[in-house]
Amino acid sequence: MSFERAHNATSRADQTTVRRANLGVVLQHIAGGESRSRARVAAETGLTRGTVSSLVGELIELDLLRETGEDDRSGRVGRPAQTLELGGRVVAIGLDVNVDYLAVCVEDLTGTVRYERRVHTDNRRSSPNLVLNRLARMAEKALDAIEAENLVPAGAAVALPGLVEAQTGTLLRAPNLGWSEIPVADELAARLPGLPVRADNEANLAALAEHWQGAARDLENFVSVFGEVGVGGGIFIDGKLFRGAHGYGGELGHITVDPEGPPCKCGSTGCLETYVGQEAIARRAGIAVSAGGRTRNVTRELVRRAENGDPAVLRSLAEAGRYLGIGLASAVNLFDVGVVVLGGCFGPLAPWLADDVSTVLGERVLSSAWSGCEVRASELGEGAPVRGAAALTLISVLAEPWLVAERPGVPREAVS
Amino acid sequence: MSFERAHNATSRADQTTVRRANLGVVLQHIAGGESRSRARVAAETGLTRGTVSSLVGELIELDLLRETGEDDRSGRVGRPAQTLELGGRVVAIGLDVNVDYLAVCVEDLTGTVRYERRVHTDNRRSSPNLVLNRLARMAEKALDAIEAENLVPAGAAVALPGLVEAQTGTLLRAPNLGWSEIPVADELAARLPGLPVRADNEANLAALAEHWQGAARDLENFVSVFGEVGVGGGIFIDGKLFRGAHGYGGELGHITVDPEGPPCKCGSTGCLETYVGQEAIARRAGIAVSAGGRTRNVTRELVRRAENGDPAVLRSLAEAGRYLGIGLASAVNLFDVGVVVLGGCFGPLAPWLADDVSTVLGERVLSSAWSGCEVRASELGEGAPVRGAAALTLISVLAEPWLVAERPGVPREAVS
DNA sequence: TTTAGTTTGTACGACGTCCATACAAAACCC
DNA sequence: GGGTTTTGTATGGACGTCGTACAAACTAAA
Repeated sequence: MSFERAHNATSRADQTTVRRANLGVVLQHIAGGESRSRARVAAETGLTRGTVSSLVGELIELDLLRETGEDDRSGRVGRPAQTLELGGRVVAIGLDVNVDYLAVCVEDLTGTVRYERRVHTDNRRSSPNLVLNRLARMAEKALDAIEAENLVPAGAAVALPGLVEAQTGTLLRAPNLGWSEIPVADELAARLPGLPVRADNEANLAALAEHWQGAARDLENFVSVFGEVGVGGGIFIDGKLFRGAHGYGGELGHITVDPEGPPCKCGSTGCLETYVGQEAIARRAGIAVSAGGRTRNVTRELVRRAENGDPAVLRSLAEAGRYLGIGLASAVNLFDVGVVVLGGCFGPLAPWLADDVSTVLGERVLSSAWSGCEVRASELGEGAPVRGAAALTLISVLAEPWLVAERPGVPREAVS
Repeated sequence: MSFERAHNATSRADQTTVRRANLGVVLQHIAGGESRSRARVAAETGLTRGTVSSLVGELIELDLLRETGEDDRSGRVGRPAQTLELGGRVVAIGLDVNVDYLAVCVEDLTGTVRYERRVHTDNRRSSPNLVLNRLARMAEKALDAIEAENLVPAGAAVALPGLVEAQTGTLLRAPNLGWSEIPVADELAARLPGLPVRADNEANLAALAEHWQGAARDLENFVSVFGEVGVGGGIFIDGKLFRGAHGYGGELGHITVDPEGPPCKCGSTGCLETYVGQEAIARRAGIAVSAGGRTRNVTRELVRRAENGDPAVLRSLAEAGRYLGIGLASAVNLFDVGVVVLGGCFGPLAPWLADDVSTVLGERVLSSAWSGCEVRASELGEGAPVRGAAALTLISVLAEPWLVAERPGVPREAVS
């Protein structure tokens, strides 16, 4: 007998493996709870107080933790603890290329936004090269701000509206942008020397953001649907983003909801996107989606009319809700999650969508008899992708703290 | 700021963690390739020859490896290697409860079947208790055979045609069997003292079997669809079975392929199962699905008529192929895999399904432009679930070899 | 004020595991 | 038979955690 491959290729372990794992465990325990002491961390992780001391010492040297000294105890007996908090110096840069804007933000380990800019431009009209130049200049300004505040950038990530091969950071295809086969991560890395740059799908990063600081903070498992011009999906399983085999999984927008339906840009027919995309909702409601050749962001208009009870808009939203429910039901059945988060333009529209979505899910989700399926509105809305892009780096710092040590803090000037 | 939960709860590492990980690495390296020597394993894993020697020694003591002494080298210079092979004594028991039969098999670490029985019974007519009693008796006979050959049972697993909560081994709902809320794993464990018993969905285990010894041996990522009375799905990502949040994910049978379609037993409408289930195909072809109140297994009949060119059957199969393609396309997009395996009754019917499935996938899969999407027929067919049930235990032994040490070899008589 | 009790953080030796090195064993080649 | 090559084992060192002991800092009670 012989197999072509090992069934579960794990790689060899070492004492350093142990150290690294435990650095992550300690850091995440402090990130996950309120500010804690070495002794509490030891008690909860099962490590010895001595070991935790040693690990915390290393994390403090890496600027990932700090000792505040403050002690907010009230009448507890015993020696007071040295309160530990996440270090505020290590930050990450989030970038976002959307159809009609560019965005950048800087966030620290605690999830606090330290810098934020958004520029409206029609990126369909510019070449990828020009757009990436502009985005790189925005990132450089963010880096200047970081430097001025004496912060340390751990990395950057960029959210893209299309299929992204996560391993290489290559944008394979972005129909709404008209781009294809652009190695965005590499291109940006070349423009931002010394800074590791990753790229991922905007819907994936939006889901990450909702888990990190948004509506899904308390969830280890959920599906998030992100509506803009297109419809994307982000899937969280066991506290991790599910990316599929090559890194472009979770494409909710192209689930078939009706095989006889209208053609979709992707080449197929009856895709979810053709029923519940921003433009589809607007068109059904009789709202023009473009003015003077430029596409408008119609969400605000839809919300306004829905609030005023415009019957055409309400009908269109109800229909969108039902189709969303049909598409999401398939995803919920396949991924076996209990919560759906409505993000992007579906966030503000959630008051008119959630009930219909919920009803359809109740009918079509297999496990709904046991657990039901909750529908939530996004908390971060349009801003989710940039925030998620920053979070991508921050989360990997929390999980693999030693990486910040291996990347020696290269001063930007020394490189460029 | 504060999070409700850690973002990635990993647990503390230890020297024993290292040892355990490396035991697994060495064992899987030997399982994954042709028979190897300590030196080769060392060179490939990066461990030292000394360390590998120590690990191999421990694995030999656990009966997981053995030194054959035979040396099939041909004219290579240097001291000949001591050839290592997987130990043949450790075996696992696979069980299968289907609608119309019970099955048991015994398999060793090399994937060789050492014992196999199948009994045809209509399990819809018996109470769960009776069926489990019968199955337990079959398992006991298998254990007798194991004992007679001086083998060591590492555990058992049972394949079930319904929603199974994998963690607890509880069958939540099996519409085609008429069972619900049966703690099958616990029930069987009570009847088979001293033997750890797990339970899982038959389609999941079929996928596992195809990866372990079947059509997907060379794949780390694929979707497998398993057709019987119902239609189930098994999803493999990164060399592991994907079970979803609670353990009952991957339910391909209840993807919506047409929201206006016929009602399904699950309470929804237009589910894939209602179009491509064995009975649906037969009914469309004008073949009676039940005779004298008993359901027939109509696959053989379908194959026979298809081979003879029966136009009604061919039409029905073509339609099934198209619907299968529609449902699978959604799964392939969501999970981002490149291969689909047709299992269960779809295996023998594959010659008349594969082309249609393939065509529809080409139209509807987003990434098909880059990578295409391959369609394969199952190699194990109906026998896949039992084989997968055995493989479930065997694979966990390969991944976590130390577990066999912690379960002291309790002689069955001493317990019962 | 003193004393006991409690909790925190550090120090030190023991243990387990891997690595580097050296060495013996068993083949081939000349 | 001697040199070369490869395999497997033995030994000391490095690293990281654990267990224990101990000092520090605080509360509670005498």
